[in-house]
Amino acid sequence: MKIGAACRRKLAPLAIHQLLLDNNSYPMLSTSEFQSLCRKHDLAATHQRRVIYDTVMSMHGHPSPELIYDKVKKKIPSISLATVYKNVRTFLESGMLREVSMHHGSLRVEPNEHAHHHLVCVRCKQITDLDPEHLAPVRIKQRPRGFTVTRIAVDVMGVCAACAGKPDAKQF
Amino acid sequence: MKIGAACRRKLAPLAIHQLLLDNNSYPMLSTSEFQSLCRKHDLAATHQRRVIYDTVMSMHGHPSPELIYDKVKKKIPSISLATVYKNVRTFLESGMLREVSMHHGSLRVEPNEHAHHHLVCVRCKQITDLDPEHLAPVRIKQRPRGFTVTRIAVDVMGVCAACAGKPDAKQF
DNA sequence: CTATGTGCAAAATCTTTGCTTGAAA
DNA sequence: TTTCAAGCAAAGATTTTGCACATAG
Repeated sequence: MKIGAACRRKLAPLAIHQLLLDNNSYPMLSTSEFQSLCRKHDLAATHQRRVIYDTVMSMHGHPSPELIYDKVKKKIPSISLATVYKNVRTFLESGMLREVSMHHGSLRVEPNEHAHHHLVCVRCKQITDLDPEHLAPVRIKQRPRGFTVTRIAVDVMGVCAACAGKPDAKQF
Repeated sequence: MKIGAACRRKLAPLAIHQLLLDNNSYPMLSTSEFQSLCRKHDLAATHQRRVIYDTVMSMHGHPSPELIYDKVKKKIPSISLATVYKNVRTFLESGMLREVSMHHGSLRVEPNEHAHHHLVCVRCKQITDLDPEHLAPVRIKQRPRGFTVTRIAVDVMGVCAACAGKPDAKQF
Protein backbone atom coordinates (compact mmCIF):
# COMPACT_ATOMS: atom_id res chain seq x y z
CA MET A 1 0.00 0.00 0.00
CA LYS A 2 1.23 3.43 -0.91
CA ILE A 3 1.62 6.06 1.77
CA GLY A 4 -0.65 8.63 0.18
CA ALA A 5 -3.30 10.98 1.42
CA ALA A 6 -5.86 8.21 1.78
CA CYS A 7 -3.50 6.12 3.85
CA ARG A 8 -2.40 9.06 5.97
CA ARG A 9 -6.00 9.87 6.70
CA LYS A 10 -6.58 6.40 8.09
CA LEU A 11 -3.32 6.26 10.01
CA ALA A 12 -3.52 9.62 11.69
CA PRO A 13 -6.21 8.91 14.30
CA LEU A 14 -4.57 5.65 15.31
CA ALA A 15 -1.01 6.93 15.26
CA ILE A 16 -1.76 10.06 17.25
CA HIS A 17 -3.38 7.92 19.86
CA GLN A 18 -0.35 5.70 20.28
CA LEU A 19 2.43 7.94 21.53
CA LEU A 20 0.66 10.87 23.09
CA LEU A 21 2.52 13.12 25.48
CA ASP A 22 0.59 14.59 28.35
CA ASN A 23 2.38 17.92 28.27
CA ASN A 24 -0.61 19.95 27.29
CA SER A 25 -2.97 20.07 30.24
CA TYR A 26 -5.43 22.72 29.22
CA PRO A 27 -7.41 24.45 31.94
CA MET A 28 -10.90 24.67 30.43
CA LEU A 29 -11.96 28.29 30.11
CA SER A 30 -15.11 29.57 31.77
CA THR A 31 -17.76 31.14 29.57
CA SER A 32 -16.74 34.65 30.54
CA GLU A 33 -13.06 33.90 30.04
CA PHE A 34 -13.80 32.63 26.55
CA GLN A 35 -15.92 35.70 25.84
CA SER A 36 -13.14 38.09 26.77
CA LEU A 37 -10.62 36.04 24.80
CA CYS A 38 -12.88 36.43 21.76
CA ARG A 39 -13.44 40.12 22.38
CA LYS A 40 -9.67 40.60 22.50
CA HIS A 41 -9.47 39.10 19.01
CA ASP A 42 -12.58 40.89 17.66
CA LEU A 43 -14.59 37.69 17.33
CA ALA A 44 -18.14 36.90 18.31
CA ALA A 45 -18.24 34.30 21.07
CA THR A 46 -20.52 31.68 19.56
CA HIS A 47 -21.32 28.29 21.04
CA GLN A 48 -19.68 26.53 18.08
CA ARG A 49 -16.47 28.53 18.52
CA ARG A 50 -16.37 27.73 22.20
CA VAL A 51 -16.71 24.01 21.56
CA ILE A 52 -14.20 23.96 18.67
CA TYR A 53 -11.64 25.89 20.70
CA ASP A 54 -12.11 23.76 23.82
CA THR A 55 -11.91 20.59 21.77
CA VAL A 56 -8.68 21.56 20.03
CA MET A 57 -7.06 22.74 23.24
CA SER A 58 -7.91 19.54 25.03
CA MET A 59 -6.68 17.30 22.22
CA HIS A 60 -3.28 15.73 22.29
CA GLY A 61 -1.20 15.56 19.16
CA HIS A 62 -1.67 17.85 16.18
CA PRO A 63 -5.19 17.40 14.91
CA SER A 64 -6.40 17.99 11.36
CA PRO A 65 -9.70 19.79 10.72
CA GLU A 66 -11.36 16.43 9.99
CA LEU A 67 -10.27 15.02 13.33
CA ILE A 68 -11.48 18.14 15.13
CA TYR A 69 -14.79 17.85 13.27
CA ASP A 70 -15.22 14.22 14.39
CA LYS A 71 -14.77 15.19 18.04
CA VAL A 72 -16.85 18.36 17.91
CA LYS A 73 -19.69 16.50 16.17
CA LYS A 74 -20.18 14.41 19.29
CA LYS A 75 -21.02 17.58 21.25
CA ILE A 76 -22.83 19.45 18.43
CA PRO A 77 -24.20 16.83 16.01
CA SER A 78 -25.60 19.50 13.67
CA ILE A 79 -22.25 21.23 13.08
CA SER A 80 -20.88 21.26 9.56
CA LEU A 81 -17.33 20.58 8.43
CA ALA A 82 -17.27 23.99 6.73
CA THR A 83 -17.88 25.69 10.08
CA VAL A 84 -14.93 23.84 11.58
CA TYR A 85 -12.71 24.86 8.66
CA LYS A 86 -13.90 28.47 8.82
CA ASN A 87 -13.28 28.73 12.52
CA VAL A 88 -9.94 26.95 12.52
CA ARG A 89 -8.79 29.45 9.90
CA THR A 90 -10.27 32.32 11.89
CA PHE A 91 -8.42 31.15 15.01
CA LEU A 92 -5.15 30.83 13.07
CA GLU A 93 -5.51 34.30 11.57
CA SER A 94 -6.37 35.87 14.90
CA GLY A 95 -3.46 34.11 16.61
CA MET A 96 -5.67 32.11 19.00
CA LEU A 97 -4.22 28.93 17.47
CA ARG A 98 -1.07 28.12 15.52
CA GLU A 99 -0.27 25.90 12.54
CA VAL A 100 2.26 23.10 12.83
CA SER A 101 3.81 23.76 9.43
CA MET A 102 3.60 26.89 7.30
CA HIS A 103 3.94 24.92 4.08
CA HIS A 104 1.24 22.28 4.06
CA GLY A 105 -0.60 23.71 1.05
CA SER A 106 1.11 21.65 -1.61
CA LEU A 107 4.07 19.36 -1.89
CA ARG A 108 7.38 21.18 -2.19
CA VAL A 109 10.47 19.48 -3.50
CA GLU A 110 13.89 20.19 -2.05
CA PRO A 111 16.55 20.01 -4.76
CA ASN A 112 19.34 21.18 -2.45
CA GLU A 113 21.23 18.13 -1.24
CA HIS A 114 23.56 20.01 1.10
CA ALA A 115 22.76 20.25 4.79
CA HIS A 116 20.91 23.50 5.27
CA HIS A 117 17.93 25.05 6.98
CA HIS A 118 15.01 27.28 5.99
CA LEU A 119 13.87 30.82 6.41
CA VAL A 120 10.06 30.83 6.19
CA CYS A 121 7.96 33.95 5.76
CA VAL A 122 4.73 33.49 7.69
CA ARG A 123 2.90 35.91 5.40
CA CYS A 124 3.78 34.92 1.83
CA LYS A 125 4.90 31.38 2.75
CA GLN A 126 8.16 31.93 0.88
CA ILE A 127 10.85 29.40 1.76
CA THR A 128 14.46 30.50 1.41
CA ASP A 129 17.53 28.42 2.08
CA LEU A 130 19.53 29.46 5.11
CA ASP A 131 23.25 29.02 5.14
CA PRO A 132 24.27 26.69 8.01
CA GLU A 133 26.78 29.37 8.97
CA HIS A 134 23.95 31.64 10.13
CA LEU A 135 22.86 29.13 12.74
CA ALA A 136 24.67 27.66 15.70
CA PRO A 137 24.78 23.87 15.22
CA VAL A 138 21.67 22.13 16.52
CA ARG A 139 22.51 19.39 18.98
CA ILE A 140 20.39 16.71 20.58
CA LYS A 141 21.24 16.50 24.26
CA GLN A 142 19.10 13.52 25.07
CA ARG A 143 18.17 10.99 22.42
CA PRO A 144 14.42 10.35 22.29
CA ARG A 145 13.71 6.72 23.28
CA GLY A 146 13.17 4.30 20.42
CA PHE A 147 13.48 7.01 17.79
CA THR A 148 16.22 6.80 15.14
CA VAL A 149 17.18 10.32 14.09
CA THR A 150 18.09 10.73 10.43
CA ARG A 151 17.98 14.49 9.98
CA ILE A 152 17.25 17.76 11.72
CA ALA A 153 15.33 20.50 9.93
CA VAL A 154 15.18 24.02 11.32
CA ASP A 155 12.60 26.56 10.16
CA VAL A 156 13.39 30.13 11.11
CA MET A 157 10.01 31.79 10.84
CA GLY A 158 9.19 35.45 10.56
CA VAL A 159 8.40 38.21 8.11
CA CYS A 160 10.48 38.75 4.98
CA ALA A 161 11.57 42.16 3.74
CA ALA A 162 9.01 42.24 0.92
CA CYS A 163 6.10 41.49 3.27
CA ALA A 164 7.26 43.88 5.98
CA GLY A 165 6.62 46.69 3.48
CA LYS A 166 2.97 45.77 3.03
CA PRO A 167 1.20 46.67 6.30
CA ASP A 168 -2.21 45.46 5.11
CA ALA A 169 -1.57 41.74 5.42
CA LYS A 170 -2.54 39.95 8.60
CA GLN A 171 0.23 38.47 10.71
CA PHE A 172 -0.30 34.79 11.44
CA MET B 1 -7.79 38.83 -0.25
CA LYS B 2 -7.44 35.76 1.90
CA ILE B 3 -4.15 33.88 1.94
CA GLY B 4 -5.59 30.56 0.85
CA ALA B 5 -4.53 27.88 -1.57
CA ALA B 6 -5.62 29.87 -4.60
CA CYS B 7 -3.65 32.90 -3.52
CA ARG B 8 -0.57 30.87 -2.65
CA ARG B 9 -0.66 29.24 -6.03
CA LYS B 10 -0.43 32.62 -7.70
CA LEU B 11 2.19 34.01 -5.33
CA ALA B 12 4.59 31.09 -5.38
CA PRO B 13 6.14 31.56 -8.83
CA LEU B 14 6.69 35.27 -8.28
CA ALA B 15 7.89 34.97 -4.71
CA ILE B 16 10.37 32.20 -5.42
CA HIS B 17 11.83 34.30 -8.16
CA GLN B 18 12.50 37.26 -5.90
CA LEU B 19 14.96 36.08 -3.30
CA LEU B 20 16.68 33.13 -4.87
CA LEU B 21 19.95 31.94 -3.48
CA ASP B 22 22.51 30.55 -5.88
CA ASN B 23 23.69 27.84 -3.55
CA ASN B 24 22.49 24.96 -5.66
CA SER B 25 24.65 24.79 -8.76
CA TYR B 26 23.68 21.43 -10.17
CA PRO B 27 26.13 19.76 -12.54
CA MET B 28 23.83 18.36 -15.23
CA LEU B 29 24.15 14.59 -15.40
CA SER B 30 25.17 12.84 -18.61
CA THR B 31 22.80 10.27 -20.07
CA SER B 32 24.84 7.36 -18.74
CA GLU B 33 25.16 8.95 -15.31
CA PHE B 34 21.41 9.34 -15.16
CA GLN B 35 20.94 5.76 -16.27
CA SER B 36 23.15 4.39 -13.53
CA LEU B 37 21.47 6.64 -10.98
CA CYS B 38 18.15 5.13 -12.01
CA ARG B 39 19.52 1.60 -12.01
CA LYS B 40 20.74 2.17 -8.46
CA HIS B 41 17.17 3.03 -7.46
CA ASP B 42 15.50 0.28 -9.54
CA LEU B 43 13.85 2.72 -11.90
CA ALA B 44 13.59 2.71 -15.68
CA ALA B 45 15.50 5.63 -17.17
CA THR B 46 12.84 7.24 -19.33
CA HIS B 47 13.13 10.51 -21.18
CA GLN B 48 10.38 12.06 -19.06
CA ARG B 49 12.18 11.11 -15.85
CA ARG B 50 15.42 12.55 -17.10
CA VAL B 51 13.82 15.88 -17.93
CA ILE B 52 11.82 16.06 -14.70
CA TYR B 53 14.87 15.28 -12.60
CA ASP B 54 17.12 17.73 -14.45
CA THR B 55 14.47 20.42 -14.24
CA VAL B 56 13.97 20.03 -10.50
CA MET B 57 17.68 19.93 -9.79
CA SER B 58 18.32 23.05 -11.80
CA MET B 59 15.47 25.00 -10.18
CA HIS B 60 16.07 27.39 -7.37
CA GLY B 61 13.68 27.55 -4.49
CA HIS B 62 11.34 24.74 -3.50
CA PRO B 63 9.09 24.01 -6.44
CA SER B 64 5.62 22.49 -6.28
CA PRO B 65 4.57 19.79 -8.78
CA GLU B 66 2.63 22.41 -10.76
CA LEU B 67 5.68 24.63 -11.09
CA ILE B 68 7.81 21.67 -12.18
CA TYR B 69 5.12 20.75 -14.71
CA ASP B 70 5.14 24.25 -16.18
CA LYS B 71 8.90 24.11 -16.75
CA VAL B 72 9.00 20.51 -18.00
CA LYS B 73 6.15 21.22 -20.43
CA LYS B 74 8.40 23.63 -22.31
CA LYS B 75 10.77 20.76 -23.09
CA ILE B 76 8.13 18.00 -23.51
CA PRO B 77 4.85 19.69 -24.49
CA SER B 78 2.97 16.39 -24.51
CA ILE B 79 3.76 15.53 -20.88
CA SER B 80 0.87 15.26 -18.44
CA LEU B 81 0.60 16.64 -14.95
CA ALA B 82 -0.13 13.12 -13.68
CA THR B 83 3.24 11.94 -14.96
CA VAL B 84 4.97 14.73 -13.09
CA TYR B 85 3.09 13.82 -9.91
CA LYS B 86 3.84 10.12 -10.34
CA ASN B 87 7.52 10.69 -10.91
CA VAL B 88 7.98 13.26 -8.18
CA ARG B 89 6.47 10.73 -5.77
CA THR B 90 8.64 7.97 -7.22
CA PHE B 91 11.75 10.12 -6.74
CA LEU B 92 10.75 10.95 -3.15
CA GLU B 93 10.12 7.29 -2.33
CA SER B 94 13.40 6.19 -3.87
CA GLY B 95 15.33 8.92 -2.09
CA MET B 96 16.45 10.66 -5.29
CA LEU B 97 14.63 13.79 -4.09
CA ARG B 98 13.49 15.06 -0.71
CA GLU B 99 10.38 16.83 0.56
CA VAL B 100 10.56 20.20 2.28
CA SER B 101 7.94 19.31 4.88
CA MET B 102 6.73 15.88 5.94
CA HIS B 103 3.29 17.17 6.84
CA HIS B 104 1.96 19.16 3.93
CA GLY B 105 -0.97 16.77 3.38
CA SER B 106 -3.49 18.60 5.48
CA LEU B 107 -3.56 21.46 7.93
CA ARG B 108 -2.48 20.49 11.43
CA VAL B 109 -3.31 22.60 14.44
CA GLU B 110 -0.83 23.08 17.25
CA PRO B 111 -2.68 23.38 20.57
CA ASN B 112 0.50 23.45 22.65
CA GLU B 113 1.33 27.07 23.46
CA HIS B 114 4.61 26.37 25.19
CA ALA B 115 7.89 26.67 23.27
CA HIS B 116 8.71 23.22 22.01
CA HIS B 117 9.91 21.31 18.99
CA HIS B 118 8.81 18.25 17.05
CA LEU B 119 9.83 14.68 16.52
CA VAL B 120 8.61 13.64 13.07
CA CYS B 121 8.47 10.05 11.84
CA VAL B 122 9.27 10.02 8.13
CA ARG B 123 7.30 6.79 7.64
CA CYS B 124 3.98 7.29 9.42
CA LYS B 125 4.20 11.13 9.47
CA GLN B 126 3.48 11.09 13.19
CA ILE B 127 4.34 14.37 14.93
CA THR B 128 5.27 14.17 18.60
CA ASP B 129 6.16 17.06 20.85
CA LEU B 130 9.78 17.19 21.91
CA ASP B 131 10.70 18.60 25.28
CA PRO B 132 13.01 21.62 24.84
CA GLU B 133 15.27 19.94 27.38
CA HIS B 134 16.21 17.28 24.81
CA LEU B 135 17.67 19.87 22.48
CA ALA B 136 20.52 22.30 22.92
CA PRO B 137 19.10 25.83 22.46
CA VAL B 138 19.00 26.92 18.82
CA ARG B 139 20.81 30.20 18.28
CA ILE B 140 21.04 32.47 15.27
CA LYS B 141 24.63 33.60 14.82
CA GLN B 142 24.01 36.02 11.99
CA ARG B 143 20.65 37.66 11.51
CA PRO B 144 19.33 37.24 7.95
CA ARG B 145 19.11 40.67 6.28
CA GLY B 146 15.66 42.25 6.22
CA PHE B 147 14.02 39.27 7.89
CA THR B 148 12.26 39.70 11.23
CA VAL B 149 12.44 36.43 13.15
CA THR B 150 9.40 35.59 15.25
CA ARG B 151 9.93 31.92 16.04
CA ILE B 152 12.22 28.96 15.43
CA ALA B 153 10.76 25.52 14.77
CA VAL B 154 12.94 22.43 14.85
CA ASP B 155 11.84 19.11 13.33
CA VAL B 156 13.88 16.13 14.43
CA MET B 157 13.16 13.61 11.69
CA GLY B 158 13.64 9.89 11.72
CA VAL B 159 11.89 6.60 12.29
CA CYS B 160 9.69 6.04 15.33
CA ALA B 161 9.74 2.85 17.42
CA ALA B 162 6.47 1.57 15.96
CA CYS B 163 7.66 1.95 12.35
CA ALA B 164 11.11 0.53 13.02
CA GLY B 165 9.39 -2.78 13.75
CA LYS B 166 7.75 -2.95 10.32
CA PRO B 167 10.53 -3.65 7.80
CA ASP B 168 8.16 -3.61 4.81
CA ALA B 169 7.63 0.13 4.65
CA LYS B 170 9.82 2.21 2.39
CA GLN B 171 12.12 4.75 3.98
CA PHE B 172 11.72 8.22 2.52
C1' DC C 1 9.16 -10.22 -25.05
C1' DT C 2 7.50 -8.49 -20.58
C1' DA C 3 7.64 -5.34 -17.11
C1' DT C 4 7.24 -0.77 -16.29
C1' DG C 5 6.00 4.01 -17.52
C1' DT C 6 3.02 7.51 -19.97
C1' DG C 7 -1.09 10.05 -20.96
C1' DC C 8 -5.74 10.85 -20.43
C1' DA C 9 -9.81 11.23 -17.92
C1' DA C 10 -12.12 10.41 -13.85
C1' DA C 11 -12.15 10.07 -8.99
C1' DA C 12 -10.63 11.05 -4.33
C1' DT C 13 -9.12 14.47 -0.92
C1' DC C 14 -8.81 18.68 1.17
C1' DT C 15 -10.39 23.39 1.54
C1' DT C 16 -12.95 27.47 0.35
C1' DT C 17 -17.05 30.09 -1.03
C1' DG C 18 -21.88 31.94 -1.83
C1' DC C 19 -26.00 32.33 0.00
C1' DT C 20 -29.88 31.95 3.17
C1' DT C 21 -31.20 31.54 7.80
C1' DG C 22 -30.00 32.27 12.63
C1' DA C 23 -27.62 34.17 16.66
C1' DA C 24 -24.67 37.74 19.04
C1' DA C 25 -23.66 42.44 20.28
C1' DT D 1 -31.63 45.95 14.68
C1' DT D 2 -27.52 45.52 12.57
C1' DT D 3 -23.63 42.78 12.04
C1' DC D 4 -21.42 38.64 12.00
C1' DA D 5 -21.68 33.42 12.09
C1' DA D 6 -23.76 28.71 10.94
C1' DG D 7 -25.23 25.38 7.80
C1' DC D 8 -25.64 23.59 3.36
C1' DA D 9 -24.36 22.72 -1.18
C1' DA D 10 -21.38 23.59 -4.81
C1' DA D 11 -17.03 24.71 -6.59
C1' DG D 12 -11.96 24.96 -6.48
C1' DA D 13 -7.34 23.11 -5.63
C1' DT D 14 -4.38 19.35 -5.10
C1' DT D 15 -3.25 14.59 -5.67
C1' DT D 16 -4.16 9.82 -6.93
C1' DT D 17 -5.89 6.05 -9.84
C1' DG D 18 -7.50 2.90 -13.73
C1' DC D 19 -6.72 1.70 -18.06
C1' DA D 20 -5.08 1.61 -23.00
C1' DC D 21 -0.98 2.40 -25.44
C1' DA D 22 4.13 3.02 -25.67
C1' DT D 23 8.87 2.37 -24.30
C1' DA D 24 12.97 0.48 -21.69
C1' DG D 25 15.56 -3.33 -20.49
